[in-house]
Amino acid sequence: MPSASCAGSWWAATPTTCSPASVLFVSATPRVRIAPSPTGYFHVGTGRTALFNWLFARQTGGTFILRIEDTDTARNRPEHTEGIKRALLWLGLDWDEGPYFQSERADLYAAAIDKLIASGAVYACDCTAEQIAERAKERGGPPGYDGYCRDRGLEPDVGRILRFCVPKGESGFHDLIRKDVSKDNNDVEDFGVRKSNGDPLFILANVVDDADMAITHVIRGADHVSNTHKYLLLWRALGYGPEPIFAHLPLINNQQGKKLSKRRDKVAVEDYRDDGYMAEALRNYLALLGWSPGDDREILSVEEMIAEFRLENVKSAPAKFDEVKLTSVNSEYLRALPVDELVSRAQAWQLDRWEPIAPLVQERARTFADVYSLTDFLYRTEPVIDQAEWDKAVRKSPGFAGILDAAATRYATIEWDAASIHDATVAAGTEAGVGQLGKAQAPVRLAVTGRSVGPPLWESLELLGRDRTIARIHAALERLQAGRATG
RNA sequence: GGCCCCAUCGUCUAGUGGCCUAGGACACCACCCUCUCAAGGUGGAGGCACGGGUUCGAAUCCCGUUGGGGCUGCCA
Repeated sequence: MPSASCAGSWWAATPTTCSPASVLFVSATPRVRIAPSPTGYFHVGTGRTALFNWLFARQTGGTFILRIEDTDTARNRPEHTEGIKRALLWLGLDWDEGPYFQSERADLYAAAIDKLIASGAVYACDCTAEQIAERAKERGGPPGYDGYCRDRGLEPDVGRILRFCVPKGESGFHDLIRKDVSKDNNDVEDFGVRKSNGDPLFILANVVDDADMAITHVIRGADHVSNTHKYLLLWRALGYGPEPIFAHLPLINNQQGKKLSKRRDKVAVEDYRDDGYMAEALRNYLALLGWSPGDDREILSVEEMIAEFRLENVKSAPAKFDEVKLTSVNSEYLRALPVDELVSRAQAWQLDRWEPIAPLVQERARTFADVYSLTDFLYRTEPVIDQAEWDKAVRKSPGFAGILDAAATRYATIEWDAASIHDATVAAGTEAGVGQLGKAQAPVRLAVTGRSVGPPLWESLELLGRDRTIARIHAALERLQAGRATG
């Protein structure tokens, strides 16, 4: 690890451990921020971090700031910012300031870097990644930068990365959630603050912005805890006053306990939206990942969350994202919707003519996508019949053909309403020697809707219409004939 | 490998030394209700990772072990 000294000695008069006084510093009006980078999708973990920041701001009368961390010009895509805003708004999280763009604040970072250069807190380095790795290999130690250029006195020109000269000491800090996090500076390598192309690196821009925006509470994912040591080192070197209070949220993992990754997991907020989940439900589910109101409530209104949320009550252990549980929360929200609102909100799933049975569907759907699959028999010209399901039903129902035949005949002459359809089906079952209504309706349901489960049949058939119902029964009868002929 | 962190049913969690023979929710199983499926109701199975301490008393405090995760980029 670095043992040489740097040119400057900025840290000599600077406390190198987190003083208790700074922890006690509390601004009258908290200022928090969500600082996503424009990656092209909005991670659910970022969504939860945004939610917790927002809850905290709304509860304390503080300010919630949106800042786009797009210092990596090579990857930055303006259109990605729109996705971030859309996802945030969809979740009901409105910001009070911003969006600010780091790409538009280059002067600020340049000034901070000049200050660091002047005080000797940083130095230029021209080592390549290969050289750094080679030296690490030679000395047999851990990978990472070794402070090789500390005393080479290289000019801080463009073309050379600028590294922070990490002083001796400790850079532990107090965290609202994780309590005391310790770290010896010997274990912090001389990290870069400015790329060789002149662009600031994330950690520099992050610190400068938090200071400039007077952020009082840094609430972010636990994957940033090790950045916090560097953050504090930079903060002090830059001479910024009272340090912000930190709260590192436990990570959200996948079912295997690994970090949620775009490659193998469903991580984008917009994916859940597109799959028919309600924003309120996802927000509620996310709120309960790592936090709990302290009692048995699982469904909380946003007002309750704002009133009762406490950073101090957030757990420090990571949680696994469970879509099954999310689905359950979603179904509760979906069922609680006024029917007309359900109808209008499910519209995006290309539903049509289903309003009359909406209340019956609502009780069975868990997502908007479910609403579609439960009513698709109405929109399709022919029901989609699963062959395996069909074979199984035919095998298990001896009176299959008889019931369909009798039902078609009776349906042709009755009044076309749910009650009459019920009576006719009972009669058809009796005629075919099947006394139980549950068994009698099964062949009809499969023939007409293509499924063995679904909303109540009588109302469904009434809505489908007499002609289409009978036509489908006839088609099923033919299918049965064909099956006998070949099978 | 190094550093940091974490650890209650399968999962999310309540629990902050006695109220715990550990509570709730999801999922699962059984039964009831019932035109299928849901919804609802009733019941069931299922957990304090392990080992040492401290204490009259430990899921709760301490240490170790094991397991898991994060970081270790001229990404953020």
